[in-house]
Formats: sequence, structure tokens, C-alpha cells
Amino acid sequence: MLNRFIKKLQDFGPLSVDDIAALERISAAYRRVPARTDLIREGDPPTHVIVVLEGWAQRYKILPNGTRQITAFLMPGDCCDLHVGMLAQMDHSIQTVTPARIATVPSPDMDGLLDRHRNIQKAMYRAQLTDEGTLRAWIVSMGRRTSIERVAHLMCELYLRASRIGLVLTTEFELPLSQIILADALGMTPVHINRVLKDLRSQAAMSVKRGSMVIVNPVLLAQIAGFDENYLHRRLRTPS
Amino acid sequence: MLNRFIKKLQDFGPLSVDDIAALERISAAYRRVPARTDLIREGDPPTHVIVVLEGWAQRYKILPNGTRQITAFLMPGDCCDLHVGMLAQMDHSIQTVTPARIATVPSPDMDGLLDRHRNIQKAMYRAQLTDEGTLRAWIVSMGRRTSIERVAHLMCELYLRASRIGLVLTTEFELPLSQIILADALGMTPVHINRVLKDLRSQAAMSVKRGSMVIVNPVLLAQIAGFDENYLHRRLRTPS
DNA sequence: CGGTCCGTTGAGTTTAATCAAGAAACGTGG
DNA sequence: CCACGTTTCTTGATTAAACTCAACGGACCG
Repeated sequence: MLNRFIKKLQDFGPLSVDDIAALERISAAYRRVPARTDLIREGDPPTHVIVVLEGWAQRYKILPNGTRQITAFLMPGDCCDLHVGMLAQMDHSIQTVTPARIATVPSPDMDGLLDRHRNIQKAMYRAQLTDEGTLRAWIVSMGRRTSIERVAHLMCELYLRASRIGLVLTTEFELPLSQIILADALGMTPVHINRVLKDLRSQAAMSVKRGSMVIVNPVLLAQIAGFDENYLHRRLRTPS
Repeated sequence: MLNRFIKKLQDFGPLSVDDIAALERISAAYRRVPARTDLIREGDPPTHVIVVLEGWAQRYKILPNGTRQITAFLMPGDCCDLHVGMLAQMDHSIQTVTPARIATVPSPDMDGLLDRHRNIQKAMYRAQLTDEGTLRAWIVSMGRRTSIERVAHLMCELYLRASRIGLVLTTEFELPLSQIILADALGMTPVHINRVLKDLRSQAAMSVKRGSMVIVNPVLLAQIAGFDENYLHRRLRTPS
């Protein structure tokens, strides 16, 4: 049974038995981490590549005025920048959202792996390009979408990403995100998020629990968001 | 006399004579492009890495409702994603802002260059990490900064980036950006940008010309923005 | 020299933030 | 297992920020 990291990379390109063995070696050592635990903090010198095997994490930054902006969610199989070891210090922090299983790969080991396994290298660069597209899509959302579109768009992104890694079992999908986290991800106040969610609930697009929410109708959300999934690079160039 | 691309890479790591010769070969063929010319459009299959040798360009995306969001500015020496050739199609467009000198490197050539020249590879990955930091900083700006802070923050970013590549000759710095471009970069309306600039002008932080603007007091802007330059990774790990 | 694009300003409207308060769920320790 | 404190969610009323609409002037271009 392959771990989420390996399974995700397989979606981005073919891997040989040897590639998979190398990935298994490198991600074999993992640790269990409680929710809301910083994996690395702004200012720390990064020495390891962080790989999320199970659970959710988030990249975030705290501003001088105390507010927080979340810049990305990491789902099972996702990892932080491959070449992060080149930096003198982190410019943001990464924290678990839920209890998680985390592998930390020493940067030199990751460099060696990329060098020796070209399939892995290609798959990882494809994954990274997708992440960058996501980053740009967030900018587009924050700049040019209304608050309800913005919420719906994030939901679509998360739903689609979750689908691809086999996390969506029915048409519905439960996210482990509180309204406070959503607010910090979308640049709004929790109060306003709450009102937007109320609206989406009344349209039967989603329902809300304490500390999490359920996407009931992703198609409707996509319509509200004006969602274009191209940015997630569903259609990568056929791997050669 | 080395071109801007090579000079920029030298800032990110030491290059040998051989490295430099290879970079010169690859960027020797360039073309002059007028302002407001699309270099590549959303939906196009990317086959070349775009390198800006002179002038400014921007990444942008047009939404279904016709609005535009700019997600990045490319300055002399900057290039688009190295591995862009892996994608089936672009999820955004890239356009010149000013008249520019552009080199387009076929993706396989770029791959070969990175393979054969590890110094170049390292320098480029460092540059790319910096770009990603910039992307995240934009998200933070859009989500959690007031409009005046947001404008001031972008000005600081651009001033600092321009300084590093030797584009700032006095303490002042002229940017070739219209208020419309600024508005589309910062997720505001041109009308509101105009009022914010008026405010910054009255504080003697900047002045404005038609189609461009001048940063008069970058220190004051940094103060207004709450600017933290760490995200631009001034202090990279000492190249080894 | 007429047209177009950009910048500027004012007035009115919309959107989202702020302030405030209470309810419901959760966690912990006795 | 219950009591208590804490966090999250919810709602209403008010304020602040930014957008929209509209109009006009100046600069640049052919």
C-alpha cells in the first residue's frame, strides 16, 4: 500500500519500481503531529522538506498588526518547496490544521533523490507548477472576485484537489476547516464568512458543522464561483 | 557586457566562465517587442521559456466578467517558469508593459542547460523561490493590508527589486506603470488607486506622471506598508 | 485637430468591517 | 459525570472602506 505522497506523484508521471522504492525509503520515517502544531516557523532556517502523508496543513504568515493570512492548504501527499533548503530562513510558517502524519526529508537527501530519479524529478516539478497555478488563482480570487464567489472558488479548488487524491468518497465532501481559518485564507472577517456561508447554505450548496463544513453541491459552487479548473492543470502534457 | 538575465543569476550564485558562455549562447537570439504585446496567452501550449532582457512585462488573467488581475511583474532579467514546457497549456497570459527585448528559449534547451550546468540550476532555483515568496506576499497584501498599505507595499517590492538589478540610479525611481495597471495588480478600481496615490503624494512619498510614477521616498513607503523585506530572500543561504 | 486614453474629482451606493452580545459545542479538571 | 472556562458560531446594529456612476480636462497619436 503506497503512501499518499507516492500516489500523488504517480498522478503527475509514471514511476518505476525503483523510483517507488526510493520514495518509500525517503518517506518511511514519519511522525504523528497533533492539530495546530507549527512544523516550521517564519525565520527558521529550513533544513528539511516537509511532506504531509495524512491530514491537512496550512502555510500562513502573521502580520505586525497581529492578523494572519493563510496562503495555501497542504493536503495528504503535498509537500513544501523542494529546494527550500537553499533559503537562509523561512518567510512564512507551516502548521498542521488537523492531526497529521508528517515525513521530514533532509534537503540533501531530496536533492540526491531528484538527481538520481528523473521520473520523480519530472513528477515533482509538475506538481510544483500546479501549486504555483493555485497560488496565482488565489491572487485572482482575492483581487477580482466577490466574497461569495471567493468562498465558492476555494471550495471548488479544495473539492477538486481532494477528489484527485481519492479523499472524496461520495458526492459530498467534509472539510476540516473552521470559519476562522476560512476567513484568514480568504482575507475576510469570520463574521462575514459566516454570513456568506449562511447564504450558500440557503442555496443548498454547502452545510456547516462546528470546526468543519460539508460541500453538498460542488457543481452549484462551481457555477457561483465561475470556476475554471484549467489552472489546476488537469491536462498536463502527456508524460514522455 | 553581460545581459540582465546573466547578471541577475550571478546575484543568486557563482557562475563559471563556462556557465556564462552557455547562458550567452542561449539568450543570444532575442527580439524587440512593442509595449502591450502578448508574449504568450492563456490556453497556448508553452514551448519556450520567456526571458525578459530589457523592459517590463506582466502576468495576468482575464476573468469571465471581463476584469483583469495581474499576478506578477517581470523586470529585466526575470523569466517565466523554467519547467513551463511540461504544461499542456498556460493558465494565464504574459504581456509586455513597455517596449522590451525578449529571448525565448526552447524548453528542451533550457532543460539541457539546467542538466549540464549545476551552478545555473542552483541560481535559477533560488530565483524561483524568491518569485514564489513574492507571490505569497501578494496574497498577504490583498488579504490583510489596507489599500494604502497595499499600494505602498507593492512600491517597496518594485523599488527593492529594481535596486538589486541596478535600475535605481538615484534615490528616486520611475516606474512605467499606469494607474490602471496598478489597479489591476492590486485588486482595486483605478478611481480608488487615484485617491490613494493622491494621499501618498500629499505625504511626499511618491509623485505621478501620465503613464508612470516616481517613488520619491522609499523609506517612508516602507514605513506606511509595514514592509518586511525578508520575503524577497535578501539573505539566501551562502552559496556553497 | 479630432479622437482616444488616462487621470482627476465629486456624489451616492454597496460591500464588508467593526462592535457587541448571546448561544452552542467542546475540553478539562475536579 | 458534571461544572466551568474557552472557543466557535451566529445575529443585529452601526461604521468605514471601496466601488459605481458621471463628468471633465489634459496628454498623446495619427
